[in-house]
Amino acid sequence: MSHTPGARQAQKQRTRQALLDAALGLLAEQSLSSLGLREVTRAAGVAPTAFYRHFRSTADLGVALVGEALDSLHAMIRTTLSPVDDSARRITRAVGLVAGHVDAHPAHVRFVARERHGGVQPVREAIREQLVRFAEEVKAELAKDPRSRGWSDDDLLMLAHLYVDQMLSTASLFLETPGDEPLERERVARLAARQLRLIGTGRAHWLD
Amino acid sequence: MSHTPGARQAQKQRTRQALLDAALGLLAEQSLSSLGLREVTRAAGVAPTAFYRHFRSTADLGVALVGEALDSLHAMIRTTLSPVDDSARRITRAVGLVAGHVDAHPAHVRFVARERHGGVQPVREAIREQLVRFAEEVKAELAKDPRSRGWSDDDLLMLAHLYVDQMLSTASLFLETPGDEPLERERVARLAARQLRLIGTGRAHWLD
DNA sequence: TGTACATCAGTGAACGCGCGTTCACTGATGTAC
DNA sequence: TGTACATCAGTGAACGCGCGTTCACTGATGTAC
Repeated sequence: MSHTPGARQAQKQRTRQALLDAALGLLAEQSLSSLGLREVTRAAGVAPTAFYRHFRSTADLGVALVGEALDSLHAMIRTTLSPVDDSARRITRAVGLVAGHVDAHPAHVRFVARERHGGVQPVREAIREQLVRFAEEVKAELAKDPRSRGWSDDDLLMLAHLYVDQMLSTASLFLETPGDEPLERERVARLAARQLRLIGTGRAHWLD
Repeated sequence: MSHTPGARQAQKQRTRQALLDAALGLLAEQSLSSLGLREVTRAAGVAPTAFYRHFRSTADLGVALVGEALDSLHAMIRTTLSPVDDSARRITRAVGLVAGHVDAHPAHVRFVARERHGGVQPVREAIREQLVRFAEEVKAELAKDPRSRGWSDDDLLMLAHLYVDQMLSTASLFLETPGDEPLERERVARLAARQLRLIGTGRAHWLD
């Protein structure tokens, strides 16, 4: 092992990832604004000074985490809302996909929910930008639907934001519900489904 | 000044309030989980050790802040949603009241938005409990409305949660919009009004 | 009303500790010839 | 392919600093008689 060109860069990448993973783990029980550099390096198994080879500060690391976390949310939102549909079966499926995503990437969901309004400005900004991008994407998807005929651009974007916020809020609700409480989970799922149905109903009669 | 019975208790109360106010101010730029005890006492103008006469820890102080902040939110939600109505004029008025509340108590709104998903468990729990209480109150208000005939209790509670979340989300959006940007403010207000209108439309056709 | 004692909110010194950051370094990886 | 030199990710010691918490204290407020 070694002398393969790129070995150095690959190792650097692995350390960087170890720092990101360690930080994400620690953020399960605190906010980014209280996350310590030494805490992160300790959990990642490197010297404190190694941190500076990858990030300027923990806030900088936080911005990098936004990229990771929202990539995974992006995938979720795309699969649940494409095509955006309000039939009971589609809604149930979408809520199930959100629940599955929360089980697969709980730390990402928690990070976004927590830092979206958290104490670190550049991270808040980065999350906001990404969520705006998601909403624009959802809007484009909505625009393809024949039921959107007659809708203004502004109204479509408004609806898209509503869907994105709703997905995030549902994900965060699943997060608070322990996986070993299937009855509670089911209650959350039914609540989320009804909220989507109400939004869908409003959508169907928007131009009345 | 003094020897009035209760003077000691009144002074203690004043110091306690100074600690709460100092903390709330400091939380404009960080999360509760990184708030330091010495930082708070310094800002309040008392010795670090005085802190312990009032709170066990900053988390404990945070729980006390939840009480303050949600009292003020409570007032806002009550005035905007009573009676819950979806007419264009009512909606405009409700959104205006939210904007006014954000201007009057920005720190409270920020605290709730930030710590609702923040890193301090007892504070999250306290906020959740209060928001559930609000939703129940809104539900009771909705139940009085003739348009709610035929609605199940679960559906009314679902709608109440949707309204509460929507108010909070609107308040937090106003918070991010500087007061010296009236055009941006107006944009946010119109977005919020349309979201309320969409929910109201869904409500009107829920039983179709 | 006056006196003697109790209470207790706020103080200030002291502590051990972990923090973020600097610096010169090491040794494996990469490059030029 | 082999050699000599450059790069640079990660190290380990050292620093000054602010942290949370303890403790015995002070002096104004409160209470009993």
